[in-house]
Amino acid sequence: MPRTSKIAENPPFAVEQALKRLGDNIRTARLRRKLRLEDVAERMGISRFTLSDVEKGKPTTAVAAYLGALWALGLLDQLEEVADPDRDEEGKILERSRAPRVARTRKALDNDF
Amino acid sequence: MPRTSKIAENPPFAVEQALKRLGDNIRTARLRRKLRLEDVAERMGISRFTLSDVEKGKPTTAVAAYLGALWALGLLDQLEEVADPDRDEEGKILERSRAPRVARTRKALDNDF
DNA sequence: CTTATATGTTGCATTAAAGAAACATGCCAA
DNA sequence: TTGGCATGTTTCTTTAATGCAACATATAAG
Repeated sequence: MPRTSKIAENPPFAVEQALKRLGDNIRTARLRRKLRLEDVAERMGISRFTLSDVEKGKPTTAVAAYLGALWALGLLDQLEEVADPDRDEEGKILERSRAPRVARTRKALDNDF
Repeated sequence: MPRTSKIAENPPFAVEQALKRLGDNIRTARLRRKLRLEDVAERMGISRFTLSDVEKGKPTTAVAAYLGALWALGLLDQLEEVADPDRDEEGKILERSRAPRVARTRKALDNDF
């Protein structure tokens, strides 16, 4: 992503760590399955170089490459709970403490399909 | 990411859905906290436009923008378990079923620091 | 040792991601 | 209705992410 954003160029430690762990986990999962970079990359429709970037936790790589790797390894469902509103206790409390409504409500909160 | 990869241009259904849900969850968390796009974007060091892309689940946006949004909202720790090798039952089984080692083992599996 | 294979590295061309400014739209409240 | 504010949209410029080829390195096996 040209005009590299600050967060991608120099991410907070926590983000950098999370990315490295995620990439390393993806690598571990791939090796356990005895797959080459090229095997997984081909399934995803990307090059082995970009998949290697994913496994290194490169911050500027497209999010679809990361999720695609999880998908190709059968690990995508583990992402379902991340930022799940039902588990966002702090958010729920904040929402209740304010009176009725919050900010812009959007048409129907985009429940696509 | 120019030379747009297939997975970012036309992601598998599951990936597209996961991205939309993740973006929507981030949006919900932000609204619950009564924060504007600009507020969160400023904390992250990106523009409100890119954060808006995140909330839309844009596949080509840098992964750091997504994780940064989770970080800025205090939701990053929920990512720890994703692709955690300890929870990768299929991978563990595969690893045990093959005899000793798998593919290239890397110097020390990159346990940096 | 040698060979085979997987991955890392370098350099280049392509092209779209990110930022910004200006304007449009939509929502809420008084 | 009106005004104010958050967000969406358009257009443009900048510049780095992606893919690829060629070569280097590392690991495992014979």
